[in-house]
Formats: sequence, structure tokens, C-alpha cells
Amino acid sequence: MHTAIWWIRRDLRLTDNQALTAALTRAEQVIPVFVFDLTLLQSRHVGEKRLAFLLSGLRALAADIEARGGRLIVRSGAPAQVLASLCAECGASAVYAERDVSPYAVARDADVTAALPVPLVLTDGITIRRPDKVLKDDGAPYTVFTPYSRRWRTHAPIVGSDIAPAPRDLCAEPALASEPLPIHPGLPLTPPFPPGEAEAKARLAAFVKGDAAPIYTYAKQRDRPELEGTSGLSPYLRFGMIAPRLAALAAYTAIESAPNATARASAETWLNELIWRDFYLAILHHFPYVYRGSFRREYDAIAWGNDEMLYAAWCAGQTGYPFIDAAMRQLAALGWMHNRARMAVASFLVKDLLIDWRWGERWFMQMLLDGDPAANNGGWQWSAGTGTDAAPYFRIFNPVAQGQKFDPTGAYVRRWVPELRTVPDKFIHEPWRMLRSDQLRAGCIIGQDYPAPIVDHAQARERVLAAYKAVKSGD
DNA sequence: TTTTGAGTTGTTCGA
DNA sequence: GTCGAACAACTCAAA
Repeated sequence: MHTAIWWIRRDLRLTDNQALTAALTRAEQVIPVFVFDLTLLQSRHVGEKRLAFLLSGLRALAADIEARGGRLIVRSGAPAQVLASLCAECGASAVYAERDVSPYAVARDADVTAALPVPLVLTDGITIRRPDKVLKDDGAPYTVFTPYSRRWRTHAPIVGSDIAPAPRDLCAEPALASEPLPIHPGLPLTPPFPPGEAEAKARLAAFVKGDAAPIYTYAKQRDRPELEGTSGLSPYLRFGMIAPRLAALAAYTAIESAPNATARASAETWLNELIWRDFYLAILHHFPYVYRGSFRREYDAIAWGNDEMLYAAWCAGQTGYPFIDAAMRQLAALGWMHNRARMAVASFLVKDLLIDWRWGERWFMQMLLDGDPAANNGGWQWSAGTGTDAAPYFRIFNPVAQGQKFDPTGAYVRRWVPELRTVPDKFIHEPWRMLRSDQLRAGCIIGQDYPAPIVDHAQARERVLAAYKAVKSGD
């Protein structure tokens, strides 16, 4: 009897799991394995919240596997040694896993390939379209999103028959030892994001169901951080608790059955976000150096200020700019931040505080449930203007204007910055403009109950324009 | 090879 | 308050 190992990494699902499918078509017995990679666990890039989300997600997956008669095998150690040992124990003839693109994953998989006595078979599945299937006519990868997305869309839409259903039966190998899943001390199960494939599917279904589905108002609502106008799927996509192709199928279906042109355009907008995800995974695949520095290398020469005190204030949500602070506190509380807010805080860190975007990238990786090397890096480089699109020098967000535009009632600010709850609407995004009497009436003294702005936006704007200009002119 | 059109999500200023 | 133009110049993709 042929035995194969399904090596689970960031594909915590049974539906449309291409590594699992490949293993099942070539072996009678498939053993699901998760390896706690000690190198990754000790890395400062793995935040506690994301680790807790992963652990709970593994419990959910283990239950799904058991419901089908199988058993998840958990081991910890260096993947190469753990898998080699497992192969010897169970006589597996191959190991199947989804191909990943991060530099760490690529190197790890090369190590495993070298150490294993049997083949490591890497399948697709992280992206909707393979990075090497969306290329220019001359075979080179795209470096600009819009033409990339046009080419991406020339491929056939995802249809139902593209999706591999979850297998009905997984048989257990009783002889194999498994370690208990570590209990992570003192961490809540991140209530807004219950882990697991069932939850992910339910979210996707709710997002696209019916003529009044959120996907049909997504384009309009997605910029309002106090509303729930987004799919909330990012942590699930991060760990493959839902197949990206299943999300794409839902998007294509919604586009097809949209009740009107506005709804259709809105669903297209959401599909575009999935294409962005593919794009940044492809960028990291083709240009792994972006993980260490700017995509446009000339920007590595920017003279950052890198003020530790300013950075600490940004992390803590104590910058004195309410929209920024609300967002940073949402991140700390939930392990998730609304995308509009991500852009605002990223612009603020880089442009207003003149801090290296990699500091922000690192903080996000520590805090985000959905922290993914490719998407996070791409987003930060976009904000910093060091990335793949020709960065307009004027991409400097005004932290007050962003708040007024996208949180017009101040509901988002009041939710996450309670000391500003009683500040009048008029001042909610610039409370320092309150007169002393206003501050007393609102019970919020600036500089005491809430910080004064740690930088002056207009001055900071001039400063960063000069810093970027200096790089361009080679000074 | 050359040319042409275009580039996620913005801000500010002045009429 | 609203609106349109200006804000650098450059690189990329495709014809």
C-alpha cells in the first residue's frame, strides 16, 4: 500500500487543497502532518496573536480530519529532520505540500528536498494563478499592477469544477506518535476571527449571498473603517483556511449574477483585491530581494530619521492624531486593521515620522493575524513609494483629512480612542484645536488626557519631500 | 526600435 | 463649500 505525507503549512483546509488532492490521487493512505518549525517559532516575525490563531486553526483542522476518520500528526523540530524521520516511520513514498514563495519557505523546502529520502512534491494553491503563468509576452514578470491584472483576467474564470471537494475519507495510521498541540498561555481566541475552514466558508458565503450581498456595496463601503464593509477574510486566506480559488469562484459568480452595473463593478473591485494578493505573491517569487530592501533600489538610500520615541508612540497609538491612534489601537486589540487605516498609518510612519518602512513592516508582522510576507511587504513598499508602481511623489496622506473623509462621524476614533469619546464632531480628528474651555467641557485635556500631535504634518510633509528628492537627484 | 499612453486608494491651492 | 488643475519626471507595457 502506498503511503504519502500531506505536509500542512499554510493550507489549513480540506476543500480545494491541491497538496492533499495530489497526495490522495497517488497514495491509498495519506498522513496529515504539521511540523512546528522551531526556527519560525523563535522568529520575531511571528506574533503571538497570529500564533494563537494558527494553533486554534490547527485544532479546527484536526477535528475536520478526525470527522473523516483521519488523524493529524503534530511534531516539532526542524522540518527536514522531522519529515525524514516520519518517512522512515510510516514508509511514505512522497511528501506533498503547497509551494510557498517567501525566501524562508523556499530555502526550507530546498533543505527538506535535500534531506528527504523520498520526493518533496510541491503543488500550486497559494495563489489563484501561478506566478509563472501571468507573464508578459516576452516571458518576463510584470512589475506594474494594472497590466498584470489585465493579463491575469485574460485567463479563464474560475468555475465550480476547478474546485476539488473535501475528501470523504481519511484513514488514520494508528502507529504514529503525535505531540499535543501547544497551549498558548493567556491568549484569547481572537473573538472577531474564530479560526477554521467552516468559519471561513461561512464568511465568504455571507459576503456574496443574495442581491444585497456586501460584495455588491464593497466598492463604496470598503473605505469606511467603522463599518463592516469588507469580507474579513484576510486571516483565513493567510492560513489557507479558505482556498483562494474558492474566493475567486465566489467573486466570478457574484460578477455574473450582479443585479446591476454598480453591483457588478463592486464585485469586480473585490476580485481586484484577490488579484493584488496574487500580484504581491508573484512579486516576492520573482524578486525575492524586496524582502530585504526597496523594490526600486535607489530608495534604499533615503536618509531616515528613525526616531525611536516617535516609533514607540506610533506603535502605542499615542501620536496625537486620532485616526492614526484609533487604527494602531485596533491593530493591538484585534490583530487586524482596516485596510484604509493601514494605508493611513503606513503613510504616517514613513512620511510624517520619516521612519524606515521596514520598521512598520516588522511591527505589522508581529501584530497581524493576516501577516503575510508578500502582501505585507507589497503594501508597505506601496505606501513608502519604494515599490512596484511608479510612486507619485505626492502620495503623502494627510492624517486629519483621511479621518474626516473616511470616518466622518468619528465613530471609529471614538470606538478605539475612548478618551476622545466626548470630543465634539468638529474637533474629533484634530482635538488640539479645541480651546481650553472646549477641552474642559469635553473632559479631555490635550497633553494630559490625550497627546498633542507628535509632529506637525505640514512641516513633516516638507521634510519628507526633501528626503525623497535628495535620493532622486543623487545628493 | 521607437513611440505612446498610462500609472489603486492623494493633497493643496486658487478661482 | 466646491471644483479643477497642478504637483516631477520616469518607467513600464504594448503597439
